[in-house]
Amino acid sequence: MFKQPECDSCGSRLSTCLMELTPGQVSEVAHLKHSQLYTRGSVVFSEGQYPRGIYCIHKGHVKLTKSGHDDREHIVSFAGSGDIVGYSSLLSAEKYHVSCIAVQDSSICLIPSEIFFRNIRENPSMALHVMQKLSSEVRLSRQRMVELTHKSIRERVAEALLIIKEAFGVDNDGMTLRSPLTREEIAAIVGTAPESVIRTLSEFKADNLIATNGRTIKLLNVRALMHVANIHN
Amino acid sequence: MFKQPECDSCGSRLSTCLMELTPGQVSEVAHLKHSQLYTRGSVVFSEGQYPRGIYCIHKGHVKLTKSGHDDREHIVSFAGSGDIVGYSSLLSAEKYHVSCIAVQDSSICLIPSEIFFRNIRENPSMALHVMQKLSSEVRLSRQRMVELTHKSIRERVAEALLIIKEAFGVDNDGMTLRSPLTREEIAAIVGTAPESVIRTLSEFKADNLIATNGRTIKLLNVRALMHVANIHN
DNA sequence: TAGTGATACTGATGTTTGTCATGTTTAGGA
DNA sequence: TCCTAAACATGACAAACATCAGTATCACTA
Repeated sequence: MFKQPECDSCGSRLSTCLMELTPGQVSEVAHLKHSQLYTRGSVVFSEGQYPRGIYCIHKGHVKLTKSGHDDREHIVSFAGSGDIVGYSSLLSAEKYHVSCIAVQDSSICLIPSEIFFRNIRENPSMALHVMQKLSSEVRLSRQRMVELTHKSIRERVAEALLIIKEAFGVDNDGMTLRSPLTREEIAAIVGTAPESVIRTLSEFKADNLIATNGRTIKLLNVRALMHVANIHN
Repeated sequence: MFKQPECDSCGSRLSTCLMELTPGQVSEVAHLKHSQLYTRGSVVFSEGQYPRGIYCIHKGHVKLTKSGHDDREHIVSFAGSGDIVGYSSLLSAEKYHVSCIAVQDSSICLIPSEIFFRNIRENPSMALHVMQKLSSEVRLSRQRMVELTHKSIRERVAEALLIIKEAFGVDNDGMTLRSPLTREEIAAIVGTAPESVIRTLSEFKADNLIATNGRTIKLLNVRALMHVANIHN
């Protein structure tokens, strides 16, 4: 049987806006939340549904996808332990404009709308925290928007690898991506056809930037990849 | 001499989060705000600067632009009377990630950070209003992100015309765009080269979707343009 | 109002990338 | 463990688009 995560001792909670809650508010959330296990591929919520709360990811990873006019999906972003998803649509009382799908087996808690709204109304620190998260969401999606429109496939594939590294992390060797993503999903990040991704990965392999073993990708030279991706920090 | 707009009788204020302010808070804003006239092309704030407040557009229109890695600019969105710009970077205490440039002669008021933060902290309704604005910003930019990556130039140019109509409105004939935008600026919306925009506009002309007269564009068949743009509401 | 620099427009051409076709490998369930 | 469907991989081709070059027209300012 699946054991519900405990909110008061939950490390994931502490990196979200829920860190601002008072102990009393935490135990209230703990009682009203609803936890569930999602296997890879299962849908947490989908585009067009009305929100019923916010989803706090306790363990695992999800992708947020949006379907283009042809029915190709585009991956808008990833979220993992310590992230909250689904709050922006809830706040503006609209249908979800993205779908949320587990890419790994994940344990995720649903916190009902009412308590979320009560908390942001009663707790200005939490409200501010939410605004900051939303702001960085805006910044990120605009950033991404410009990159997707102005960069070549090669640049974007390199960038996608770095995004995957950021989102999923690497094995102990510091190189092998801990990512369950298929080439098709990578294509959905990049906004292109799977064939183009594969072709580009082959180029990267030839240039010794990466090594692959089936679905697994190892980043051999992150610095060079950043250069290819035209990222300069 | 330029006359400062009065906040208490300002219609533009009433369509922003500042509508939630109490009369006392309004007069405080009125005293501390700083109004200024910007001519077409002048910079309200630019990418990389640190925010000093929020900008409430009293009259006129601005574009929010972001420079790609090559120094081509991309227009992220427009704002006009009754819009507030620059709050997302202020909230997350980061440098501006976009530039704001007047596309028409505009009168814009700067409301200092301190009073903005005080108001969202003391006024939960205003805080909620801000969150909702941010949420729809997120939705819009993700929408745009997917459209820009998956649609053809033709579709995107058609869509750009509809965006321009939405942002700037039309003359009394209901067709002629009230837009000062150059072909290059339209290209910066679409994310392409000016030549491609011009070519596409010529096609639209041939198809009797639009008529042009110099820089001026008249939308002859909005419904058909929506169809070309692959928009279905 | 005339002049000039910016903007609009068209054509030719090469590159990038999407698409289709086909074979190979992999992963996960019976 | 085997089997099969899915995922990976590569080649060939066509279409979309960027870029360069050159001309015409516009709009702003002196």
